[in-house]
Amino acid sequence: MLDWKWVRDNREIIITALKNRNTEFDLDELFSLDDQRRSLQQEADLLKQKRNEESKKIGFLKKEGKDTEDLMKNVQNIAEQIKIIDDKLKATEDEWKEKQLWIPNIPHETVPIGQDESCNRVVRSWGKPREFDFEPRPHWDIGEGLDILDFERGSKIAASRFTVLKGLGARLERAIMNFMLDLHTQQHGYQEIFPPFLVNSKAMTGTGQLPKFAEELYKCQDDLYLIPTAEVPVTNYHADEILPDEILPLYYTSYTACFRREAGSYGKDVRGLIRQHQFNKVELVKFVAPETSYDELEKLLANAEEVLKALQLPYRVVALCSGDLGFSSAKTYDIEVWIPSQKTYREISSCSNFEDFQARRANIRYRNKAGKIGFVHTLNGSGLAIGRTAVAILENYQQENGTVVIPDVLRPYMQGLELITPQYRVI
RNA sequence: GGAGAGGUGGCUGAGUGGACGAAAGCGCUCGCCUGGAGAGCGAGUAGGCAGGUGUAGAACUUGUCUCGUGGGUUCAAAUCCCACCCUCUCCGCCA
Repeated sequence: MLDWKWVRDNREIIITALKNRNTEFDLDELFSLDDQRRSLQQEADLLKQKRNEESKKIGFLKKEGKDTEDLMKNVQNIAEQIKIIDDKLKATEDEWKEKQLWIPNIPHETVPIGQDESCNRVVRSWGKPREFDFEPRPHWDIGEGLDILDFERGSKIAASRFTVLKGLGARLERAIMNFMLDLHTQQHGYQEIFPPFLVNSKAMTGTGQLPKFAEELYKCQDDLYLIPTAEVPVTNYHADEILPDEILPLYYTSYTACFRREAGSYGKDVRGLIRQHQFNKVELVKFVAPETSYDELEKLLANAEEVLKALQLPYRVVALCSGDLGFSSAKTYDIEVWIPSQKTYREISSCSNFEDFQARRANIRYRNKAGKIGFVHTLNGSGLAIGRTAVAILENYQQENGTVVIPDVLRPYMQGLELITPQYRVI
């Protein structure tokens, strides 16, 4: 959500921003709702003032034992008028607020302008893709060969885009998770959070998944939704709070499973682990003072990159252009890891500064040293997507005979094991 | 799921229809005192929305709303009624 008073004074900036984002939006309707709302409130406030004054008079007169019949009738009259205006005001206000939830964030001035991902800008690359002296196989072949990934049974017990990890596959997933959490908590100063995997609609609205992206979410009963990312519970952790200045910046890291319907991506990445309805992710979330948020974004990005460096996986960092930017984000860097079988870089992390967009929706504020209250800036980024990290490891560390070398930093998490080989086969 | 108790400001906690955005204490801020950010003394200390003044988004000011949330009763609701949410205790169920 944007600062409405600012929106009122900066129409042109919003219109340009919406265009750069390829978003259609009827702002005029919002402005007229706002006008209505303000004049109704003024009307209502005036009547309420009158009612309150007269009502007090009745109190005094009654104590003196005087007749208040006429006055009471009069106030009753005013109260009826108030009710009518208040109802109108509430309806107008509700509509005005609801409509605002559909306006995306304004891209930061450093975001490249462009229609789609072709305009994204490569910021830097790290590591050299390995030269294979054989044709690198896709991870699903490797995984099935080692009997550590079972796609067929995943579909059988759930649906397509669900996978069973087995034996060393499950162990690898757990190793990656623990390695990442240890790195972020012990080296990068993040506090670990293990949140609920179901959240209510208020939380989903707070971070911007609702109302616009309802069809992307799995909805359960009782107003609960499966989280698509830890960003939702962890950012909303401080919803409706005023944080004291001295505890900022707050750094949280959180492992969660993530659940996404992936509606509208029917043809994409149908094979393998790249696009699943359920996947694991270690997330980084920050709450910071506004003036520091772009520095904090760079640091957060560096923290995520550190994981890939430690794993010795080649990657590049891409600054998303305005047309490719997520709804709530003011600026996003994607980290893309090299996938040998596809001979391309694929997204493995997305690091964003939301500025005060989410903070406004979720009402997350802070009090500075002078005692003044303002909205914090929120940031988050994957640190990293675990499934996709496993994909990158399987493919980049594969050997011609189908085994996979375990990256050095993961070996302590796999009881010293150096190589993934077929262990045993039940069937 | 059943029974009971409860939800008040940064915190503790008083308040059962009218002068209550709300006692008292703690905490915090400022001032006095002091060698001293210790003790003592004094003052201040919620947020949202709308309007006005303006060194125009600093400050000041007026009104209004907010005592878990939403309705209702009443001239008037923290206070009475209804529904829901949450917390605690006991029972049931479960891991």
